[in-house]
Amino acid sequence: MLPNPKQMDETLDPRVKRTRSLILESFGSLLAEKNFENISVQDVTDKAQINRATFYAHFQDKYALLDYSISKMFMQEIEKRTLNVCHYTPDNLRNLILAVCEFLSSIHSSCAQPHQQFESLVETQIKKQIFGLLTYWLKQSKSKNSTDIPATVATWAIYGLASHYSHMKKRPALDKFVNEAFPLVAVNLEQFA
Amino acid sequence: MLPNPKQMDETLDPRVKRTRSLILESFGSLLAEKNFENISVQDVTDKAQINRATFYAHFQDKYALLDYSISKMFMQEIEKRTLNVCHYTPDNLRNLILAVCEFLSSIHSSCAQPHQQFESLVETQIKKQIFGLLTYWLKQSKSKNSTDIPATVATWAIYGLASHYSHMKKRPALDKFVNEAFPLVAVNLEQFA
DNA sequence: TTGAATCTGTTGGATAAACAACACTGGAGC
DNA sequence: GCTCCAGTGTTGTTTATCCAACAGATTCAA
Repeated sequence: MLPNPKQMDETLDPRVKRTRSLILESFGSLLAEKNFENISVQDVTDKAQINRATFYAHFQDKYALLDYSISKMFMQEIEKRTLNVCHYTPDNLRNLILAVCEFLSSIHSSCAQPHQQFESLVETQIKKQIFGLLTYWLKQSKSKNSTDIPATVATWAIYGLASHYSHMKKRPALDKFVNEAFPLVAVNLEQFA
Repeated sequence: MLPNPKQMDETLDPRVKRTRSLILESFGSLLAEKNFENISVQDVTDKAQINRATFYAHFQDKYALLDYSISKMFMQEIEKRTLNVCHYTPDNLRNLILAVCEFLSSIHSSCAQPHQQFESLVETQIKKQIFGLLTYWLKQSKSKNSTDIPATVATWAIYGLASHYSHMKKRPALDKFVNEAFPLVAVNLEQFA
């Protein structure tokens, strides 16, 4: 199983689910309006119509909220493609690269002028997720080799590709882009899978 | 001031507002699917994602919910036309008749095969609202006459017209319909206003 | 008739959220 | 320097919601 932010949804008190989703919705719509740096905890709780103290019962601060929000959205993207319940195959890797590219692109289109701090926080979270996923894939192979090195290399490569893609002024067709990039990443993983 | 269901929105605990609106939303969308009689309290709380016991902290049973829901929707319709902060004029009366016609029509279009019990509960609630409104209007005139009789006559007439209109197979233009009906109602009220 | 199933309305105790307060920080303007 | 202001993060208490359990009602089928 992949690491899951906080807890399984199933066992959670309905009040907790409700509060968290109110916070996430509010945060998401604020990100569409303003810079992350210009969003205060007050803004979030006002729009979510919850008490400010309640926010702090769930998140340490707005940075923790960003981490959680990014992780959760990304994980949903991964789960939608069932990449969280599989192992390494070239096709799955290809889909993972596609997913990261699309995810970063969608962030850039739905967030107001992403600033540097914001981007770096996103990067940290997403790379953590990718690394976890790749490690999970590689651990399923028979080989006893350490998975850290290849997973690290691939993680950085994938994120770099997606970041590059999402920042291009004139983006080429995603399929074409991934077709070109894919073999370079695959070659690093195949011997371990 | 008109009678207000339960309480002013302003002073209410945010949790109460949230719970009530979850219940109302859930109920509304269930009414679009099924008969009122086939909707259980469980259905409502399941869809609203609240605990069943919480429902009973707000409403005595599903009939109370229907009453509240109908009253609230109707009052919003009235407030939108600012008919709750005015007095008797021919124009206001005309708008009231229009409002009731539209309200009943919209109920019939957004609810699955309204059954007899449902209709009679709606009728009771709406008439109560109309009567309260007309009484409020008439009370503002100088005349010391009792307002009960004219308000009752007009209430039943207005509801009857709207019910008739909303059940017609081929509805005429609402304006035309109201133009014809309006003088008959007005004549009963004008001497008291 | 019996029993299984489903819904009702209610209860007591556990827990999350609301609220009002507090001390603290970091500007902005004077 | 100073004050004012807006935001932060925390606390103790109150209140709303959750939850599991209960007895009773109704329906349906064996």
